[in-house]
Amino acid sequence: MCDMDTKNARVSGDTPDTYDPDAFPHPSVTVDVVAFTSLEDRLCVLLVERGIWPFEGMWALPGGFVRMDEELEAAAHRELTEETGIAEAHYLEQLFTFGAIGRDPRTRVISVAYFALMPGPASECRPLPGTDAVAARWWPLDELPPLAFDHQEIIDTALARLRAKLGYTSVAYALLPEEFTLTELQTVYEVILGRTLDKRNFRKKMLSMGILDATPRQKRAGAHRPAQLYRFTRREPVFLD
Amino acid sequence: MCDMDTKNARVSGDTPDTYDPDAFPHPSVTVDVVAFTSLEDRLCVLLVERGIWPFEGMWALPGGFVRMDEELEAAAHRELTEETGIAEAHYLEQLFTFGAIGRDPRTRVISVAYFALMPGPASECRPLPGTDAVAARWWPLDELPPLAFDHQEIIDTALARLRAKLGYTSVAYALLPEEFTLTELQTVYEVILGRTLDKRNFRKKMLSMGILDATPRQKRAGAHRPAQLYRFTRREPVFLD
DNA sequence: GTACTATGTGTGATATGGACACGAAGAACG
DNA sequence: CGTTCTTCGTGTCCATATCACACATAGTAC
Repeated sequence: MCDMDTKNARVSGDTPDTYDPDAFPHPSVTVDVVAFTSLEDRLCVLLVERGIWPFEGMWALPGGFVRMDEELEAAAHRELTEETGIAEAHYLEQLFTFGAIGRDPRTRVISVAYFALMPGPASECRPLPGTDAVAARWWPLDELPPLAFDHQEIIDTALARLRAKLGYTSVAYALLPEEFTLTELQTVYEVILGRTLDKRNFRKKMLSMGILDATPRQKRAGAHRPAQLYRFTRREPVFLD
Repeated sequence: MCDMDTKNARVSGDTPDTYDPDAFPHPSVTVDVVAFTSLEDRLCVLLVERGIWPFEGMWALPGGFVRMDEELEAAAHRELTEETGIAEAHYLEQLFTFGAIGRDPRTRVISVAYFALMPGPASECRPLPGTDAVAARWWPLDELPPLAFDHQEIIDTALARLRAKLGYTSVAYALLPEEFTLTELQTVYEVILGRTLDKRNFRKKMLSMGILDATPRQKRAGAHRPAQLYRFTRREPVFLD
């Protein structure tokens, strides 16, 4: 069976015989968004400071209620925009659903977590505090403040997923501006994986995958030898190999 | 912020200023379970036949309401047992959350899908119809009936995940009895991947991973040359490489 | 023109993955 | 007891991918 009971409840115990969405208590559904970007060669997460109970004064992921008439992904986009003023998430993917019983002190809340990626310099730390968020900013991943709810666990899960996807997809495009140098691309990989990579091997591998196009121009200034600019052939995730 | 609004709703529009879980309509939350097993060298899914509207008479995944005081995973286990009489899911993992607006004709339903694995011969097709399911049985994956709701999509997603995980984890243990031959193990892989594998390469690779232990005994009867029995060193998923 | 710094390039050693064929062990049968 | 049948169990070679590793080049700054 599925989804909901109607005439005959087969879910034992506390469910009714007739379907009536308000006849018994429901868990509530929210979305939370883990937005990553790379700023100054550090992987950063977007957090908002809570202005209200519970966890008032603590930092948390942007997120909130899913409306009755709204797709999950649309809710994630909306909360991101409303709470942080950030419009363009270049990549958004469902991460995991967190529903542990005690995770919210108010009531049973089941949260569908998403993770988002955006280009570093482009999506500068320019948060617009929302109605119940007193602040919003990007935090380097290695110096996060204590977080509300189970949001540290959600971020850990998101980071693991990002690291994994970096290996078998081209999601890195979403963390870079349209044109970039191979060194910049490599830095994104190093920042996310947390280790250095060999330049020659990295370039060889990237170029052999055939997902990058060289642009005619060269890199602007730099005070040193100019670098070739590249762009991703497709600005959407591609599975590699 | 996160999860729910309290004093000051920052979710615009249709949400209230004060937190009251029943003051406005909620999406409902269910779990659906995609249970796989291997029967007679075919990959099978456990389905139940619906006895009630909507989709009366159609087959669907086992599933139902998440209770207020119940963990998501517990709900998945419970629905599986209640609707199909199957007690032992050797492996259960969250798959994805399906929440498209029109997926359930009754109301907005957000379903957290799980996928489960169990050993073939052990978990024989022995369903116990539940209260609103008129039947339950294992269906070979390549001859599924038309399915209720978006359950075909859920099964497709589950199959993709299973195929992927077979490649980088040891989940196959959950589809086999405690002791098995390498040929049986290979057959599980072939059935799931939908293609044949080379015997020598398969054995070489499996044995080199160090996750299998040979048992002292040999295979029972068989009317041919007896095969060595193996067991997984750990009956839990292990990441390979 | 000299110093500085980031760019850009190739080879060899090693590990991995895939193709491929045949002798051995036991049961069934005459 | 020997012949037949069927499944078990094994090793080599080749192609490809991975990793470690060093130096000349093109600009800017002074």
